[in-house]
Amino acid sequence: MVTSAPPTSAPLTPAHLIGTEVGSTLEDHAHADHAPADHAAHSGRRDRKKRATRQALRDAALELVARRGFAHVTVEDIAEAADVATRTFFNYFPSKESAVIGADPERIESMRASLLARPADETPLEAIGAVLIDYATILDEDLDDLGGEGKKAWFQRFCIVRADPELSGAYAAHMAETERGLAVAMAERLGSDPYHDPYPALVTATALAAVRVAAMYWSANGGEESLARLTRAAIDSLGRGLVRQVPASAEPRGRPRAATGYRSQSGQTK
Amino acid sequence: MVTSAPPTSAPLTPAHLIGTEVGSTLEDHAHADHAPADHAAHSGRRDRKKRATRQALRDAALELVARRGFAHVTVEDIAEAADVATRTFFNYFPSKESAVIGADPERIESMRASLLARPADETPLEAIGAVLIDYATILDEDLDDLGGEGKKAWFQRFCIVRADPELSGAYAAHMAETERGLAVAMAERLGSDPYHDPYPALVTATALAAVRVAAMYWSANGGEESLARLTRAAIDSLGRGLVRQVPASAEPRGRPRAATGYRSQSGQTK
DNA sequence: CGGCCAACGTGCACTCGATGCAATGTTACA
DNA sequence: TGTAACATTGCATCGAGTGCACGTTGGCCG
Repeated sequence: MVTSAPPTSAPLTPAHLIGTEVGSTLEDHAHADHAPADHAAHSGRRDRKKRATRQALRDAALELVARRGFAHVTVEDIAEAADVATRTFFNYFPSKESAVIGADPERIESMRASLLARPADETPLEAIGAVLIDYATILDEDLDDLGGEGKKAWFQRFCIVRADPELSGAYAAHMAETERGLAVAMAERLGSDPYHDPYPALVTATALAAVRVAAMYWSANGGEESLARLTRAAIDSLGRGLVRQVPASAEPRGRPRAATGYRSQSGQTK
Repeated sequence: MVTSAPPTSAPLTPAHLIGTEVGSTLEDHAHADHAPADHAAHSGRRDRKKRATRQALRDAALELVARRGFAHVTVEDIAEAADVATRTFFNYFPSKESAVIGADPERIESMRASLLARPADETPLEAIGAVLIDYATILDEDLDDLGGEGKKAWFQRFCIVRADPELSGAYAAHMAETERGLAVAMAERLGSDPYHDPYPALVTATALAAVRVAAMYWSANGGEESLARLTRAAIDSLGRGLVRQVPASAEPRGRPRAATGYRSQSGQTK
C-alpha cells in the first residue's frame, strides 16, 4: 500500500466532476509504464499519436451523441468518425459511455490525496468542500482557456449529455465510484471504521451530491457563474443545514413560517 | 393504474430505496388472497401466474448473482432457473440489472405525490425527510414480516449486490432517476423554477444521498437497527449541517456503537 | 544503418444483452 | 363453446464488448 501519494501536480482537468473532459490537451494516463526506467521525456511520436487518437474519439463521441442522442450512435460510428477501426475504440475506452463520461480512476486517487492533505483542524465538510472547490477552480480556469466559442460549444454538448437518461445514469454510476473512494479517505482522515460509522460516508455522499447539483446548475446556465462559486455556495448551504437563504425566483405567495433562517447569512450568490 | 398515494394502502414494497425487492415470501402471501372485493377483481389465475413468474425470476436472479457474481450470470441462466424461456425474461424486466435492482417508476410517482402532500409549513428538508422516513418505516415492517431467517437471507443477498461494482453502478443510476423525479416535485412544492434555482435539486439530492448512506449502513449491519431510525438520524444530521457530535480527532477510538454517533442529540429538531 | 522488440492497429470470431416479429398456447368472458 | 385478449416462446437480428492472432510502426541498441 503506497501511501506516498505523489503531489499529482500534473495538469489534470478535474472535469470528471462534471462528466466530460474539457480539453484537447493534457490528460491521458496511458497505462504503459513498462518502458525502460527513465521515462524522462514522454517521448514524442507514439505518445502524441495516441493522445490525438484518444481525443479524436472523445470528440467524435461527444459530437455524434450531441447530435443524435446516445442510443442512436454506435461505436462503429464513433470509430469511423475518428478514422480508426471499431476494434481500436475499445483499446482506448472500456465502454461506449466512458468515451463520453470522463471517468478516470487517477482523479479519484488525486482527490483522495488532497483530502488527506487538508489541515486536521478543518471539519470534515470543510475539508472535502475545500477539495471540491479547488477542483472546480481548476476547471474554471481550464474553461477560460478555451475562449468564448469553444466554451459555449462545450457547454452545449454537456447539456445534451446531461439530458440523456442513459448517460446521466452512467454519470451517476461514475460519481458513485468517486464517492466510494472519497468515503474511504474520509474515514481514514477521521480515524474511524467505515463499517461501524456511517458519518464519513454521509459527509462524502452529501457533499458530492451538493457539488453535483452545483455542476448541473452551472452547466444548465452556460457557465455564467463560476463553478467554484456555485460549488462553494452549495457546500455552504449544506453546512448550514440546507436552510433556504435566497429565494431565487420571486417567492410566490408568501409562505408562512417556512424555515428558521430564511435569509442569507453570508450572501454568496450572484 | 393511478396511485393516489395514500400512505400504506397500496401493497407496494418500497424497497427500491434500497435496491432489491423484499420479496421471497410475497408469492406466499399472495396465495392467501383476501376477498378481492372492490379493488382487485383481477386476481384471477392469469395475474397470479404473472406475479409468481416475476417473483421467481427475481429470486433466481438474486440467488444466482449472490452466488456467482453479476457478471457470471447470464439472462439465460436466470430464465432457466425460473423455468421460462430466455425471451420471457425481457417481458418482465427491461434489463438484466432491473431484475436485481428493484427499480419501479410507480414508486417514484408515489413519492412525488407524498412529497406534494406534505404540510406546507414544513421546511423542504423536513418534508422530503418525512417522505423518506415513511418509506423506510414501511420497509422495516415488511422485513419484520419475513421473520429472522428470511430476513437474514435477504440481507446477505443485498450485501452481495451492494458489493458488486456493476450493480452498485446500476443502483446509482436508478437513484439518479428517482432524484430527478423528486427534484421536480420539490421545485413544484416550492413554486420555483428548477432551471433558475438549484435549491430544490440541492435539498433533494443531499437528502437522497443521506438516506442512501443510511440504507447502506443498515444493510451492512444486517438490519440490527431499524432503517427508519437510521434514516431519521441521517436526515437530522443533514439538517444540523453535518456537524459531528463527537469530534473524531479528540476521541478517535474506543467509541461505542458508532451508529449512535450522530443520533439523538441536539434535541433542537422540532 | 540494420535489425530486434515492444507496443499499437486491425480483422475475425464469438458471447451475450436486448428488441421486433410472428406463431402458438392459455386465460377470460360473453 | 367460441372468440378475443394476452402471455409464452422461437427466431432473426443488431450492437456492445472480448480474446486472439497477425501485420505494421515506432523506439532502441549494437
